Formats: sequence, structure tokens, C-alpha cells
Amino acid sequence: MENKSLKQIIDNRLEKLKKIRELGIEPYAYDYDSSHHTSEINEKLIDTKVSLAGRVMSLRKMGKASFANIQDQEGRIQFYIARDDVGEDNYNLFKLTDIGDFVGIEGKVFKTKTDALTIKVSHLTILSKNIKPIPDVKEKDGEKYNLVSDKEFRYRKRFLDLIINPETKNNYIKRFKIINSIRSFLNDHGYIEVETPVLQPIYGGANAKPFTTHHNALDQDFYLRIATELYLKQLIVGGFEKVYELSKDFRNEGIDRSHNPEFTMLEFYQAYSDYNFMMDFVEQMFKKVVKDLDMKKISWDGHKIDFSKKFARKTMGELIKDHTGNDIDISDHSAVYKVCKDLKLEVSKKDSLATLIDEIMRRKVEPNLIQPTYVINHPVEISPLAKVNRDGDKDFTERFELFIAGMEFANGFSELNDPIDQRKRFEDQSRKKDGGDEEAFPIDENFLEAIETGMPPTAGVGIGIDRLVMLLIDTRWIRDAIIFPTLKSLK
RNA sequence: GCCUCAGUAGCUCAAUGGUAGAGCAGUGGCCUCUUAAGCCAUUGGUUGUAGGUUCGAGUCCUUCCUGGGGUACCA
Repeated sequence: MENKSLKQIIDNRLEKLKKIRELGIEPYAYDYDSSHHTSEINEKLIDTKVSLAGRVMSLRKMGKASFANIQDQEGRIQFYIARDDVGEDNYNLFKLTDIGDFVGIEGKVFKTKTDALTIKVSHLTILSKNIKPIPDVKEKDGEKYNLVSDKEFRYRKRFLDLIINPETKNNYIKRFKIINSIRSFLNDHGYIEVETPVLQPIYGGANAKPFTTHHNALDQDFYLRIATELYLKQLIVGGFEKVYELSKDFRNEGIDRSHNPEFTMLEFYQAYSDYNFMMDFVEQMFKKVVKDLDMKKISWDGHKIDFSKKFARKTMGELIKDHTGNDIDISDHSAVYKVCKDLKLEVSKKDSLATLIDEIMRRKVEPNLIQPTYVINHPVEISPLAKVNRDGDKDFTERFELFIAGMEFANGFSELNDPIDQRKRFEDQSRKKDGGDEEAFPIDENFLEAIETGMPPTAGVGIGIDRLVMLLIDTRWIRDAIIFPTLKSLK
């Protein structure tokens, strides 16, 4: 509830609202035809009559004439309004204008004595009266004063954040362009966009804890999807050869700088392809996005990222050697265990080989993968939906993860299409789940039946869209990439 | 989850354990080239919540709430 100070302001504005109506004017208009946006006003338009619509952001009233600033989607511009220009009635209406009101102005472009491009108003229209005041941010020489410093405020009241910090919009405009670029890339390569269920009777396709919900009429629990993989592959079984989905996925896990419970994932699958093809394809996609956004240089959190070279491809063994100096056979449990101990990692001799390798990768390798690098051939134990290597060690798979600036951006593999092997992998997951692994997924008979029906050789990839946006808007906070991040409700 | 810091007027910030204050916004007045407009006057507070210590708490202690920053798990 608002207290007295705020109530006073609101009461005041309600009073003004009443006065405007008494003047026979509707303070909440139905439309307004504007000829320009603020960004289009330039010196060439001096003496031209223009009309603009936007929000009043500052007021400098001087009796019978005033200056004010109006803000629209594109920016801000000053306008000048004088009683002698607009007439007594219209000026009286202006006097009832507050910071935060939407107005339409028409008038000629001119320059003030101080060379400021300004609209000399000949008529002002009230479009929407502000009732609840916006924080008044002052600005001088590009520096802002009284800026709302509270991040919580900015996330909870994103509409105010966008008003006060209009540059915030740029992040989401960029997000839109990134998604557009990806979509057109896939469409141009003959991909079909599909939509699979958010509500799933059984979850899978990733290792994560799901959200649970209930359908009343069916009297059945459903899970919010943690991935789209198992459905998309059923479409490949059904005869689609190239499919993708841009999906909101949900994972019931912690919230931090780089995790939001609902996030946007791109998954795509292409029949008759393997992971080698997909690595090239993803590389092309990333380079196209960067090009479409016209980003010559990319820096993230102080790191300069070079997108001009071919992305490196390295096995875990090679990377462990490069980053820890230990040249070992990563199929050898005791050798890997010794490296963990030498690196002072918290591991137990009982840990599986895959866990030990993962630990080294996570602690010592991945954070240092700054330039685009494909980590390839993951242990089969942590890759339950990937095919094993066609040559070499069958404990490792044809899988890749793309790392940039220490973050994972893509995860793909030659999809497992051997139904016998796939069933065995599901059974392993199921055992892990029974053993208390909350992130292991249950057996999905429907999916297995599809694989038994026959899935062509296929390669698939998942890309975390929010992460990609973070990279390209240069932020360490996923909340800057997600316009309405998940927050705890206030009690 | 754990550790840690923070929360005072609509906004930005003050206030040795001793009367809660300023600027902006708001309101009233003056003002036809201002731009963090200016000048004069003025309204506005259950100091996040609930307890405790004390003659006295915004300040010290405890609880809870919300958030920030770390850290663990996960994309």
C-alpha cells in the first residue's frame, strides 16, 4: 500500500484528471497520428511541421511558456510550448500535464539559442494521464542523477526500468534480432519449425529436476518439459528430416546469475547427418548471427572473442593435457584419479571414470575455454542419448559441447538410434534415479517404441538462447537477457 | 542450499545509542530560450518484519521477509 506522500501525489493527479474532463477533454485518448519519431528529427526538418507522440519525461515551466522533454521508442526530444502559440485553453491543458503523461505534440522544428533541436508546439493533445508518478531521473551531459540503483526494482518493475533506462530496450531488441537470425538460418536450410508439448506425462532429454503440475479433468500429473529432445526425435522417426523448436524449458533448480527456472532453448535435428556435420553447421550459424547483428568485435566480461577463425575441436584428453599438463589415457581410471588428486579436486576413488573426467573438465578446463572451442567425445555414462564412437573406445560418444568465454553454448551429438542400446541406457538412468539421483530421467516407453520403429542416422543440437544473448549483449547476468526474470513473490 | 552484505519520504542519500534531515519529485506563488531551469514558501516518515537489550534504538542483539554479491548443483 502506498503511504501518505505517494497518496498525496496520486490524489493530486486524480484531481487534475477531473479538471481535464471538466475542460471537455478525454485524458485517455483512442489514437494519435504522428508524423515522426524523435530520432527522425534533424536539422533538415527545421521549419517543417511535425507531430510526435510520447511520454513527458521532464518539465520546465516558466509561467506563460515552458520547455519539456518527450520520450518515444527511439529517444527523446525537447519541445517548447508558449501560451501565445497554442492559445489560452491549450496552455491550460498543458499546465495540467505531469511527468509521466503521454502526449501528442504538433509543431515546427526549430533551434533554441543554445542550439538545441526543439519542437515549437502549436497544439498539444493529452493521450494518457499518469496517475502513479515515475521516478524522476535527471540527466546532464549524458550523466544520470537520482537513477534507481536497486536491481530488484528494475526486475520487478521492468516497465519502469524501460522508461527510466530506455537503453535497456536495446538488449531485448538485440535478443529479437538474434532469434530472428537463427530462425531464418534454419528456415533457409530447409528446416521445419514445430511445437511439442510443454505438459508432458513423462520428462526426459536432459538431466534436471522437473516442475510438476496437475490436470484436473484428466486427474493426472504432468511435468513441465525440461527438454524437447524426445519428442523431436519422434518426428524424425515419423519422417521429418529437419526439424527445430524454439522452446521455453523449465528446470526446478537454483536461481543464480546464469540460471532462470524458465529459459529458452533451441533444439534441432537433421536426419542422415552426424556430429561432424553439426559442428560445421553450428559454427556457420553462430557466425551468421554475429554477422547479421553487424558485430565487428565481440567482447564478453573483458574477454575478446574471435569469431573469424575456425572453431577448435578437441577431445577431453587433449584438453586435459593442454590445460593441466597431464598427458594421460582418459580411459584409465587410476590415471585419471591420480590427476584429480594432483589437482586437489574433491573426488573419491569410488567415483566413476566419467565423474572424474567431468570434474577435471569443469574445474580446470571449461572456465579457460575463452575462444570458441568444441569439446568432443564425452564419456557414454554422461551421454545417455548419444551414439558411441564409430571407431575407438566404446566408452566414449560422438558428442560435442561448444564453449565460448568459459560458458557452454551448444550441446550436440550423433543421436543414438540403436534401440537395444537406447533401452539399456534408459535402464541405467532409471537405476541412477532409484539410487537417489534426482536429475536422472525415467524410462520413456513411448520414445523407445519410436526408436524401435527405426530412426535414421540423425544429428541433433541444443543451444541455450539466453546464454547466446548474454554473450552478444556482454552481460554476466541472465536477468539482463530475460525481460521478466523469475522472482520470489513479496509477502 | 550455504556464506556474506543491504533495506530510512515516490526517487537519490544523510543522521557518535540522545528531537528522523536534505536534494529532486509533489503542492502554492513569481517567471516567454529553459535543459539536473531558477527564486520564495510548503506537504510528505509505523526507518523491510516481529521480538529483545537500554532511561532512551534508524543505530546494538535475535527471528523472519525481500534483494545484491559469492559459492554448490544445473543450461
